[in-house]
This record gives sequence, structure tokens and C-alpha cells, in this order.
Amino acid sequence: MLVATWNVNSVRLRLGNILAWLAERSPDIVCLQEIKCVDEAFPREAFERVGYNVAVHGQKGFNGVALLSKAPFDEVSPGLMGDDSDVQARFIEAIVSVKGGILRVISLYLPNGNPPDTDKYSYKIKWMERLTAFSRERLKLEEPFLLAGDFNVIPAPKDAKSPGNWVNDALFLPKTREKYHALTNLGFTDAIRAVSDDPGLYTFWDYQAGAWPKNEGIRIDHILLSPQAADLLKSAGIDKHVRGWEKPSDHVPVYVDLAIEPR
DNA sequence: ATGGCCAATATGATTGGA
Repeated sequence: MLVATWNVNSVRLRLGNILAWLAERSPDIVCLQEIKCVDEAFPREAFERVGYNVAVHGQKGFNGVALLSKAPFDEVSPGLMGDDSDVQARFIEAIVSVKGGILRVISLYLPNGNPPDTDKYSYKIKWMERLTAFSRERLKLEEPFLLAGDFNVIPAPKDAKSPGNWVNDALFLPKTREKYHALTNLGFTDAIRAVSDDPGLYTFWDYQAGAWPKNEGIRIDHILLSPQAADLLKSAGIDKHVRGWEKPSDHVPVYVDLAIEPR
């Protein structure tokens, strides 16, 4: 069973690319970020026509996350616990029935946090603390459980072509990486790092300054696996070639193959 | 030459992204 995540940078502008990639990869579940539209404007029918159920948590203009699933959703819950005043659409949780049990999946868009000397950075850090508190609760359930999305965190120097360019950036500051490790140390497995220690595994290339042709990439889109999900990991990968398509997103899809059969 | 982008919005300049 394939589960993937992709920050698409506008689901409406990227619809053709997304449908082409779905036909090529045929994932069972897809976590989308930066859909950049309200729920009513999400191109739901285009995905239903090719066999997906749709769950959306959008907002006007920016942010927004969604889930696609070939199997129906048993439960869907938008929003991250811990701050009722947070109106940014960055989190959606769902449960899907699979053969022999369930799979719990989160599509998340962690705040960027730049510039670091502003309230944008404190919002990022607080959001990470809320995500850790949420995860601590969910891990107690001992289920196959995935946190997938755009984490806006470069975990280690080898996750950037030029780490020196990022030392003062909210994506790579020591405090950001400390908070990320506080999350992963609860017991998550980084799916990509479980299958490869190689440098040069990137998921984002800026539109600016020729980042793509120079391969100036960073790895910021992650799939974190609960212990029960990690036990099922068969393979993981990054669909890098999608960055070279016409009108690309600046991010590419990341996927895991789990030893689970659809129900 | 040592910079270069993109998307959404009561839009033709601003905001956010990373």
C-alpha cells in the first residue's frame, strides 16, 4: 500500500500535474499541502473521477491541506489540538480501514517561521510543541500511524546541498532542529532515512536563482512512521522527476510502500 | 554576468512562501 505526501503549491493551478502523477504512481493515500483554496473551491470531482475519496481543510488564499484515499475515510478531523485561536489550515487527520486493522494518517503543513526574529518563528515553535503533544497521545494507541507533510525542517546538514546557506534560516536553526528531534525521539522513524543514508535526497528546490538546474535542494517534506507503521515499511522514495515538469510545484512527492493490503 | 520566482488577492501592488 502506497502512501504519499506532496506540497502542491495551489491545487487548482497544479491539477494537471497532480492527475498525471496519480496515474503514474497510483498511490492509495495522498497527503496534500498548500492547496491555497477554500473547501468549496477544491477540485473534488476531478479526483473522484479517478477513484479517490477526498477530505479537505482549506482556507482563503494560502495554506490548506487535504487527503485523497482510494478507500473511504472512517473518520476525518481537521485542525491540530492545543490552540483554539489558531485559524490557519495546516492539519487534517483521518482513519482508513485496511485488511486486519486501521491506518491513521495526518497531512500537515508546519509553519515556515521566517524571519526568525518575529512572531512567525514563535508560532512555528509553538506549533511544533503542539504537534509533539498530539503525537505523544496518538502513539499511546500503538497503531500504524503516519505524520506526513511539509515539515519546513531540514533535519541534518546532509539534507541540504549547501547547508551553510541555511544556518540563520528558520528551517535549520538549532532550536528548530531540537524541536524536530523532540518529536521524532518519541519513537518515529523517518521513512527516507530508514532506507538510505545518502546525501542529495531533496524534496524542495526554490523557484529562484536557478536552484533546480543547480540542484540546490533541501529535504523538508517527511513521512514519519509510528513503531507499528515502521514495522510495515517495505520501501520509500522521492519522485524527483516531477520537479522538471511544466509549471511544477517547488516541492516533489515523497512516498512509502507499507506491507498493508487495502480492505 | 555573480542574478535569477511564483501564487493569490476586490489584483495592476502587496503578501507569503523558503
